[in-house]
Amino acid sequence: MSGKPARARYTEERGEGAPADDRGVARRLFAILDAFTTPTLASSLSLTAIADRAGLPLSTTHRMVAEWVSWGGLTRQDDGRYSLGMRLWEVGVQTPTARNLRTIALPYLEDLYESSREHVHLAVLDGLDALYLEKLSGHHAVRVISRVGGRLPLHSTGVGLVLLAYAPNDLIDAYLSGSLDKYLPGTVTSPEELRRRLAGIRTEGVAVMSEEMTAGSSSLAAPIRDRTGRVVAAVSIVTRTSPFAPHKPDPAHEQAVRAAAHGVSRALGYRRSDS
Amino acid sequence: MSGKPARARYTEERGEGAPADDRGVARRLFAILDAFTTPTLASSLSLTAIADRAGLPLSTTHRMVAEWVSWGGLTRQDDGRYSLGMRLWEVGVQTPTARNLRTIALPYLEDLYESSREHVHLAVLDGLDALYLEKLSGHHAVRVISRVGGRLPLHSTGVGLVLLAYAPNDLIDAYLSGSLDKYLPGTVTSPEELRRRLAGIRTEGVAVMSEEMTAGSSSLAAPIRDRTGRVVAAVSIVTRTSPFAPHKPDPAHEQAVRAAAHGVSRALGYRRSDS
DNA sequence: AGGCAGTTTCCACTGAGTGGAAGCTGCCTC
DNA sequence: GAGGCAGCTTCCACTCAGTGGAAACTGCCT
Repeated sequence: MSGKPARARYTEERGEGAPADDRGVARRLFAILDAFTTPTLASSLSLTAIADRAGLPLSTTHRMVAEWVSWGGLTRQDDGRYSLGMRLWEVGVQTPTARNLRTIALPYLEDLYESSREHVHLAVLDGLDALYLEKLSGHHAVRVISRVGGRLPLHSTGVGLVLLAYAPNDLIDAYLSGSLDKYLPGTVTSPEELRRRLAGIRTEGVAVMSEEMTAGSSSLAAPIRDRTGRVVAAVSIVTRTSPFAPHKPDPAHEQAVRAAAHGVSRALGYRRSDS
Repeated sequence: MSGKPARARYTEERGEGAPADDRGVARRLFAILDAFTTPTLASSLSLTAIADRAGLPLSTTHRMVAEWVSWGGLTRQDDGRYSLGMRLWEVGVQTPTARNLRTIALPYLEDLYESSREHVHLAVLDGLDALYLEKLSGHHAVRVISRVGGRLPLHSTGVGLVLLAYAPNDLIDAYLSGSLDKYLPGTVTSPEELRRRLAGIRTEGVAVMSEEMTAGSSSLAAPIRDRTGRVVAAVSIVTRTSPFAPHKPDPAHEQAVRAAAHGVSRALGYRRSDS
């Protein structure tokens, strides 16, 4: 469904462009897992395909895949192909950031969904991407490319722009100095204009996007803060729009998104200083 | 929050009670992950604690934890302790069974939540436990011990009993011949009575539980079938009850749970043969 | 200033992990 | 139904990656 993962890491500064060392059993085991998510998300792979993607010899792959299977991190399907296993899911969902945020935010996201009947997103900043933690959508919602566990760029999504707006300055600089893809004619890719937008978001407390990532959809996003006041996540709703009548932020929707963001922030222990 | 994970595996029949081999780098890496979920779920652990729980020498643990951290499977917090990392979450949520079922079922679960305002659960059978894939709850719902990614016994939960009712016979036999914990006075632990109950569930198509796992709560559960007609999951709602007036399955609730289960089944491609 | 618990680094030894090659299996083609 | 082929599994001698005891380091509490 989604495109390239834009796996640019902000933290991991590798020395001199070293070619991703595959030494060490651990690295190889991880390379095997990564084979399922990079370059494109694959729900099942044959042994050879895994070896290929991971860049490992077949017999080595065979042995290591067996290790994963015996733990439950991979599962062998009836047709002989492999897929990610339940054990991995089970452990993965215990990750504190995701788990805590989700648990606390979900009731508010549900309220937001009920009142708007539109896609509701919850995302955090990870590296230089927006990482989608949660997504609620009804039966009839617009097709969008976001997906739980997926990544989308910061400059072309509502949640992304909010997260970027409140990110540390060096991250903003790093992001804006990188290449900014233009997905649709409406996508803003000029660093200067983006900086102006970020400033606007900081004063307004909401981001309004229209026709910048997916044709026919717009989004409204707001920041979520924790006890310390730091922005830790963003909520948004994505609505269907006509490409002809741009810029029409429904005030009721905007109110609802703000309310949801405030609700979650309050539940996280944030006490707003203003107002 | 939750108790013992009852990590009884149905599939993995170890030879002669061999004492869980820790040989091999892979096994040790997994043991480190397991340290965070067994024996009790820990959201963060010190290096020594990990070494302890995993039963590994400190220096080995140190080295291996570093590997996890460099991949993103573990994260080092500011206080020096370690917790499960975002990468693990990111990969884990891609697990096909969880991902597909969740994506398809979520809209129906939302409907069910909206119409009932009670806890909504989605669970699958894994090994000899009910594994909770999803849980929706409002701001004011009853406290329950279920948790996304958590496991609960089959004989004392609504979803569990449904999953058991439609499980292969040898699994039913295996489960009923094991030890069945009595959590509350109302918990049914007699194999004969449970078998009668399972038969009832198969004819009725719903399970009704009351005061068998958590005091003050009851549940109503129904089976979800896939294209082939096999029961692959169960939905339930958990409602607050008084311990004094037992057995009062709200017909509206029952109808809603059935409808949700049918909706998901239909979305999975199931075409009911009867009615 | 001394003690202590937890963490990090070091390094010589060695058996666990490696991967090329040979052997299987099941499927498609002529 | 013989032959070929792609993908998977098993084997095994070599060797270097991984090991873990011990020593050094850190910061905290007497």
